[in-house]
Amino acid sequence: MSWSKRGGGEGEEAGGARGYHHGNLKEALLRAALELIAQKGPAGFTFAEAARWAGVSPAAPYRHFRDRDELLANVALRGFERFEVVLKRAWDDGRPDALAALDRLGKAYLEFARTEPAYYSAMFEAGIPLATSPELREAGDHAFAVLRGAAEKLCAEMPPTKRPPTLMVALHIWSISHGIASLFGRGDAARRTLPMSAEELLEAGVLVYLRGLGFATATEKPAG
Amino acid sequence: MSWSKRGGGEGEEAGGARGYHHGNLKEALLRAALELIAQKGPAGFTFAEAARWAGVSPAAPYRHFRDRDELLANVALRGFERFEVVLKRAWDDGRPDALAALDRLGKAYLEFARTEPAYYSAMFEAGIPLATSPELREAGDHAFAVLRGAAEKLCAEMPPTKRPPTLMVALHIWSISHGIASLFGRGDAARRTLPMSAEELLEAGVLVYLRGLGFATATEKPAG
DNA sequence: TGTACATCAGTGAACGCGCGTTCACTGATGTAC
DNA sequence: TGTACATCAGTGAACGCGCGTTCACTGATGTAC
Repeated sequence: MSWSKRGGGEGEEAGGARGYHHGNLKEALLRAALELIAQKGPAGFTFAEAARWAGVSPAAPYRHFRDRDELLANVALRGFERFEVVLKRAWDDGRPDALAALDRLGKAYLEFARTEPAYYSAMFEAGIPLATSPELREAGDHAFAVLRGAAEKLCAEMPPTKRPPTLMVALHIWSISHGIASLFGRGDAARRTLPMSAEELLEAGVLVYLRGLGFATATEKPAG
Repeated sequence: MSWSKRGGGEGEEAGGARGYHHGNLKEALLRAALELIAQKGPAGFTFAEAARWAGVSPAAPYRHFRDRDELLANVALRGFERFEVVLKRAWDDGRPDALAALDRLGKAYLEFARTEPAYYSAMFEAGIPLATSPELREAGDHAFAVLRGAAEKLCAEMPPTKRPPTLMVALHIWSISHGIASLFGRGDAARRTLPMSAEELLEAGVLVYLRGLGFATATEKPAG
């Protein structure tokens, strides 16, 4: 109907500038991969099917990715970037106070794992070595840096004499968040059930941990 | 050379009684699967290759497993059983005291994840729903029961008025152990590096956590 | 003790399928003059 | 403004491959009599 093929829109909500023939195939492939991973896990996703999903011949993806692994690594990379944004927004530089912000941070962590299981498994479970590319490692480091910043602010509020190592605190918080997310907080069938929400479990765990550090938390509030 | 094919031994260290033609093919397939998962992850393991690895025609496995998933679920099942044994042995009913035993328990957890990455990923990362079979769920529950027993003993040693919910404590310990194991404690290339050992990180985290619960731990000892 | 039969673990050939990958190509876009 | 050319994203046909699965079969083991 339209005279020009460049007539924008046409049902496709492109994530940026339109390209040549297809119009941003790279973007479309990344989204296809994400969709397929979400449906069948990182294992059940093939280069060919991503191409089909993007409405393109099976040879086309080779213009953009060397192979399946490179595509997967790109998904993970993008996942880390989004993860960082989400965590940063939740942490919000520790406003209004470190404790409240940390609570939001934990909730954001779990929410990301739940609402973006495809990203999450590409990032942490697909077995992609961080050493795959410098960008990937950097993106992972940047996401972790948010947790590290939070740990820093928490530690700074403690009396200097009993200040624990920042890095260790960050690693502990990361570990328990990741543990809860991957055991109980996923969207798929492999999720284990829980007598409470993953959020409550994480919040309680972090509060106990902080008290153990000597961090002056408010008096214990009843669960719920 | 040997007259009888039943002449035992012959290089194969069978895990039990010899069978008919092959001699315990089911066992051999499970071991083949384990080996293949260890080499290439749960994704890169095929029914056909397991058969080849066991030195048997590609149709033979169907006598023992309905399909690939059933074999994988059996690997996970066996993994949980071994995990339970390992954890139980480490916990040793909390001897000589709960704290020392808990420390051993954590180390055993990490050691299992590191030395048996194939089992560990079949159990936790292969996406096998626990609902796959009642046996699988039961085996998983039994392994968790060891952690739960440990939490119980810890809680019992605390003054009744400030005794935390046992289940919650067990879940926290499980979560941080699993988080550390899957982020830093695996044998494969996806492992993230750490400025300390995974064992030290876990031990420190659990100590802080217990102190936060009000558990009377010894005075803080310097790291290392 | 021996014979006939039942059982069933494993064979091997065969099949359709989808994947990864290659290749010469086409045709739309961008650019030099 | 227009023409000729370079670029390169995507085509579509083709390939070899290994997988999952089936099938009628074989042959060793176990058992009834």
